[in-house]
Amino acid sequence: MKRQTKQRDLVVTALTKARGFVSAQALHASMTHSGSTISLATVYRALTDMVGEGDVDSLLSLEGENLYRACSSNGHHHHLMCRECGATVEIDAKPIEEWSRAQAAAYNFTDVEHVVDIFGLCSQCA
Amino acid sequence: MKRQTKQRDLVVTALTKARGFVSAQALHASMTHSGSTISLATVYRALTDMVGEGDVDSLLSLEGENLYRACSSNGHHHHLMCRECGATVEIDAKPIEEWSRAQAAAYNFTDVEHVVDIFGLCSQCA
DNA sequence: ACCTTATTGAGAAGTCTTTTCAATAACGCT
DNA sequence: AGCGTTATTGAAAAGACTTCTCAATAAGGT
Repeated sequence: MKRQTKQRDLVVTALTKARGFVSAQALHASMTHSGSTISLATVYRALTDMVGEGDVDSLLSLEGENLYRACSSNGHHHHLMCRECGATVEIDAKPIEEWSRAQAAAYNFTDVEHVVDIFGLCSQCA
Repeated sequence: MKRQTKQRDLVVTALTKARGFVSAQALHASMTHSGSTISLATVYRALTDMVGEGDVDSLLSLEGENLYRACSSNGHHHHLMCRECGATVEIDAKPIEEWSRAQAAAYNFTDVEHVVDIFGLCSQCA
């Protein structure tokens, strides 16, 4: 069965404290900086599990790195993220969902999922 | 100045022969299989250059791997791709462009770029 | 043909992520 | 509380993708 450990709690705490999306490495670094001795592998494992359980949201940066964030809204949604500071706005996009479905149907694609994210500079970083 | 080499030509040929998006590694493997002795590094270099010149289109797979394809349509567009065989349909999506711009503007984000791709199973692979 | 220099090949190196495995600690039960 | 089971951890190794280094090669202009 699944167990609640100190390490996982720390990851949750650290992730909650982060403003926006952060990489596993960055999260580990900040935790280490705060005195924790958690291992990088454990951070990865915790994040992966949490994503699977829907408690954490993840996306691929433009460089192909996985970024994580504590979910604020449940369910499917998209992101508008500052590529400088990681600040993120969650946006839900009904038109996109419908458009995606329609496109897939038009070409007889099934079992579809989509990636829709916007990256830019927020007003503070611009 | 830029030089036209046999290796780059081979990459173009191989990429054109591929049905849809392929990874640099897969492309190199197929070229090797066909008797070429081109190095992996050169394949990466050629692909990177071609993307920069707009002759080749690239996208990040859901696993964070870069995939490449010879461009058929110029300019900005999106993809509907079969995650099994790589077959790809290029779709242009004016509504998405406008939506993206509008969202960015609404939150005072500038210098925006977006990632919009749909992955699924094509009719043949379903 | 020759010279200059962009390009190549091979391997090393870099990053991100996952896996291995022995040691540890969480949870259920008594 | 104490105990046994077994999920979880830490540390290092391994794996995957991509870039870099550098000497050798070859493209293109003269």
